[in-house]
Amino acid sequence: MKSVSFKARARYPIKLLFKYNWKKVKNIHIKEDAMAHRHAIDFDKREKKYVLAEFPYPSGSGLHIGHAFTFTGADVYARFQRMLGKNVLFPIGWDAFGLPTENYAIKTGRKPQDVTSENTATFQAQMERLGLSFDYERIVNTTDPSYYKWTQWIFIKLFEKGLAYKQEMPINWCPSCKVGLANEEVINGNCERCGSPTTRRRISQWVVRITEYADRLIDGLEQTDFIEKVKAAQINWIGRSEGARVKFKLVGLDEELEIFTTRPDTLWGCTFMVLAPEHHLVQEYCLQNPGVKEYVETSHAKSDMERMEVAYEKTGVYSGLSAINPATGEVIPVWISDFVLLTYGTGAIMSVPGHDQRDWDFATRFGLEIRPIIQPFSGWDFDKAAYPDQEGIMINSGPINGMPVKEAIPAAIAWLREKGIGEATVSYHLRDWIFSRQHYWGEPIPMILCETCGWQPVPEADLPVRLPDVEQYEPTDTGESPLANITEWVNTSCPKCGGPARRETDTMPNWAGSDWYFLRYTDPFNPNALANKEKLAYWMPVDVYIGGDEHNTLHLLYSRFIYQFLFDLGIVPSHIPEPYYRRISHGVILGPDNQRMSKSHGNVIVPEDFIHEYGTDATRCYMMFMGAFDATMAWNERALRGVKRFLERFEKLVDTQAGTKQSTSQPIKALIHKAVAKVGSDYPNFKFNTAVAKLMETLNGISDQGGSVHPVELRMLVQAIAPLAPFFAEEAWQKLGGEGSVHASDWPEVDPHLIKDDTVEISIQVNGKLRGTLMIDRDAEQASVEEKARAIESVSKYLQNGTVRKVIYIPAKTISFVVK
RNA sequence: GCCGAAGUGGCGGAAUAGGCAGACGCGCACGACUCAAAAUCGUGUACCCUCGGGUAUGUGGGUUCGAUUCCCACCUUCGGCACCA
Repeated sequence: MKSVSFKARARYPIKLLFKYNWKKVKNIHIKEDAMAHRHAIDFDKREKKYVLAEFPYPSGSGLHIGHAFTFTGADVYARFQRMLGKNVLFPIGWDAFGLPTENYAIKTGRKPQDVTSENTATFQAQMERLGLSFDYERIVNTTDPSYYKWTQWIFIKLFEKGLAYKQEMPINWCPSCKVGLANEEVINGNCERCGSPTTRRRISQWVVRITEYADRLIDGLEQTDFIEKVKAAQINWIGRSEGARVKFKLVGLDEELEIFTTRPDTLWGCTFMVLAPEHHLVQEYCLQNPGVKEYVETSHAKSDMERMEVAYEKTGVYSGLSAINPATGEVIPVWISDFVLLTYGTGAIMSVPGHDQRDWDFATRFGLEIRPIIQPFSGWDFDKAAYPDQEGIMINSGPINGMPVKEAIPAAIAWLREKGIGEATVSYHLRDWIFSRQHYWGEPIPMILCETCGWQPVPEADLPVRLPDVEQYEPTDTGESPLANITEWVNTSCPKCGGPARRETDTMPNWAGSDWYFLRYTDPFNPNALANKEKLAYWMPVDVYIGGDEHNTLHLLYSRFIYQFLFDLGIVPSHIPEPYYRRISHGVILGPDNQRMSKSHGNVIVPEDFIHEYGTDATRCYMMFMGAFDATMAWNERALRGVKRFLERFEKLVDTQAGTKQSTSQPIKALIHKAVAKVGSDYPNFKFNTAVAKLMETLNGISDQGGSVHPVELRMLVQAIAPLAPFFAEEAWQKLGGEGSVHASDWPEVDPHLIKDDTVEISIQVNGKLRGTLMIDRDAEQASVEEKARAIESVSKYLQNGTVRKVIYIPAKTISFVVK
């Protein structure tokens, strides 16, 4: 029987029967898909592949389009890896502690636990409708006591190793959320959560000594395959800078003032010093001066935002103290200004206004001496600005006079060490990590304060310290967590002496639960350890970690730190120094108006709506087709319809060809093999948009070639699209007589002869301009190609304009004539 | 200011070990089917033009037979950091 092309058949009314019915597809095949090869198997002999997407915060509004996009990309990757025969761990869980749920509980009087379980159920149902092939049997939930037991356990280990300490320190305070914030949770002086301006407040806080690991966190990046911008962001955030500490004697006091500088070479140009208002010397010696007292009080009341607003308008006051410049022996004044930060270096600086713009601004404002000690190679007007560059020759600088700056820096350090007044040191922008939150909906910090024994960790046998039920979820005005009001929970006995003691009532920050969740996935129900070490050795490291750029500094740094800490404890395998091998950034989907989606813009796209209208497969394929996986893209429903049309044409082809006995023609075979090859190299590189395009192109090509394909070849194309369109592919696979589930099938093998064309079209250039094309044998010799090219009229007429000086032949690509 | 990424048709975007720019999709135009419309299918679609060509990948230079791709300078946009001594 003669095969009729589906292109021709499409003209008949019967086409309506082929209309792609995703609901039918879903109902029939969602179960098969769910069963197919999904579960990760511990210690399986196949090669393991750990594919991780950042777990979501299960909000009340359900899965948003960003989730759908990111998880779909991860899912395509994971499904493809399974078809390659890998043992894939593709887990999901819930990062469920956090303020939105607590705020909702406050507003509605409902228990956060109940709200969370409703939200996670919604999330999971939506994920299944999106065809996401997570291993739902390994779900972890940070609010589950059997999970946060280990979050607390990690904290106790930090305490035992001296990496967690309690300290009263000025912190960023959000008056609206009534919560202390880490530096990284303050965005341009505003609270990251609610956007209101923050102020500063002194509260006794648990602090984790992440700075101890600063160098490890930089060096460890070498063992990873993170994209460059992620590495750069982390290194930038840690902000390592090498310099020196120098001690200055204070006139008339038995005290020394220590400063940090990256430019010890400029010591001879230091004409004054500046202390942070919170510096201890200010507290001890300067407050009796009313002007100083007033300045310190006003700057202390300033929020970070206010301090930044006056960035170029420096303020300050003379402290009344004088110091001796150890290099020149001169007496120099000590000032106080809030442009000097207590939390960086030593909270005090030596000012070299000739060579530091901030010092220059300050000196100019208050009439202090500006003394150049570097001669720039070209002229410089020190009345206009400081000269901060490290190019020039030292002048007026005693022993290092005449040296180029680059040599003067180490020479100055050597001089300081010799004199016993300073030494080389390193400083970091990274601060220790404030770990206390005055909230209910977080992990209780498992510590007990005994009047006689001090802070004691809760014994491991008593973990987890469960969150008790409370009536009121509001934080207190004193800044304490609502837990402080539950006396029967707070009052306890000391684990060491048995005497009366009180529990810590603060809870942990959001990051605590997400620091180690990827370890728990390897062994989610282990009651005896955070995870079995052999299982960790089998599954770790995470091969690909897919997440948002907003987590490149904080989450990624915190979780790498915790992992390195666990590494030092021997909890994780000794041959795996870093938790994540590869880090991939996912893109952002903008609204149809090209603006960021937000309720106020009224441009929010809800994935469920599109799944209902166009189906899971079309929605998935469209999201992957929109653009590069890490790009910023605008939603366009019309384009989604175009993708749906493609799936409908694909189904039409499957239906017309399902019973075909006629073998596939060579050209169509070649098209299909080329498609499989292209798609198979795009998937592992997260180039899903070109994979979809190739599949579309292939379908168009088959149509142009008459549209007759034997199921053997058509099944290959169905396999190629299976990771993108799982439900559609499953049904098509059944129709075409495929065995089992398409998702459990092996990725099709490509015939290398079919993807390599024997004849190729090459371009002919004359003096760099395109003058024609030519079909040649792939392996043709230059001489024959040249001869054929010269015979073409549109080429030869340009060759006659002069003599051919040179002929360049790039095999199978181009032949280029140079005529003069 | 510093770090990072990116500038290509009306639109989303392809193509970089240098080799026919604009794959694929949207939109648009025309055609087929229809009483008509929708849907579907087909054809065309960077710009200019004297129909022989000419000009085009943010701008200006450079290297090369040949540059979206490499080098230099600059402009713009987006993301991150920012009084860090």
